[in-house]
Amino acid sequence: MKCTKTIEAEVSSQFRRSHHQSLTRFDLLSQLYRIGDDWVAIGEIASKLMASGGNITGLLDRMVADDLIERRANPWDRRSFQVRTTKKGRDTFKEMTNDHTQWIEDALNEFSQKDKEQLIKLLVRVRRAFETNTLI
Amino acid sequence: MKCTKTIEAEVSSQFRRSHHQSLTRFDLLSQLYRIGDDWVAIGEIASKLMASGGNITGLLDRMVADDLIERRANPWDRRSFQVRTTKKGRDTFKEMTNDHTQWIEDALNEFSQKDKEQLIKLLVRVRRAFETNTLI
DNA sequence: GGTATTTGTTTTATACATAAACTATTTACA
DNA sequence: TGTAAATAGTTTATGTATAAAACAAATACC
Repeated sequence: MKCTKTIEAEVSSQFRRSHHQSLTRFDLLSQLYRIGDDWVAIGEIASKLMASGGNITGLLDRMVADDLIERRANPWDRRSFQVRTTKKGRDTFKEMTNDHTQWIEDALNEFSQKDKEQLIKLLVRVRRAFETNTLI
Repeated sequence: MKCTKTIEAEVSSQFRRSHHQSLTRFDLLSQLYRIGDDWVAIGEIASKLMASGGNITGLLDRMVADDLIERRANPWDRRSFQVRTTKKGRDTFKEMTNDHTQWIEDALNEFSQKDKEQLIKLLVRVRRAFETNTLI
């Protein structure tokens, strides 16, 4: 927890200073970027972000206002809405990713490839342990 | 990040369900408990929690209202205030700790002692890497 | 074909996070 | 000693998180 808190504070304040964006927004842009040019349902985004529904509405509203994403009604289901990135959103995401990658590489440059792999392996196992634990 | 997010979601919802308390409150109670019966300055708490000042005021107010902590003016410095746990705060913390310890042990029971030590070692190194990185 | 349930999203109420501006003291020091 | 700087907390504005209730549209089912 302490470790993540430190990293998160650092990365998050870097994002705020350099791009006026939050970590959450970065995550969201990242999900949309991965998907490509298609429209994505809001519910799908919510579940991918592990975010509770109530949160998403406001987040998307603000990001639409900042012209990072666009939003439309789902043509086939009148309950549903969809979003996708705008050009500005994609550009912002690319810049953020470049910086982000660089920070992480710089911070972890003293770690050997073997250490990094070991760490990831352990963290994946920990995550699984807590995920399956939830299902009991 | 994914790993911590999963753990945090799990632990945090357990705390909410079982004790009507947040992770932040648990952290705060934990700091106060460690210190003992002494009054602690609010600024000291803030830095220990890695929380920004603006946040603390409200958090403490709510916890005072819930009778988990008490608050007084610092007798020697009229700018300053101090807090310490109430009996209810200490009891709540103890209950939370018992549950918490149990959850973590249950979740990690498949990890060998060696794995756990390895993981902690790596995480401490990662944290240091990001901490010193900040100072540059 | 009309009612009941489910689904997708928003609203509401509340908690927690940050940065920045502000107030009130204390301390440093010329 | 008087003024500037530093320190301790609070307030304000805004963003992000939750749970729970509300709502509309779609689907299931008799």
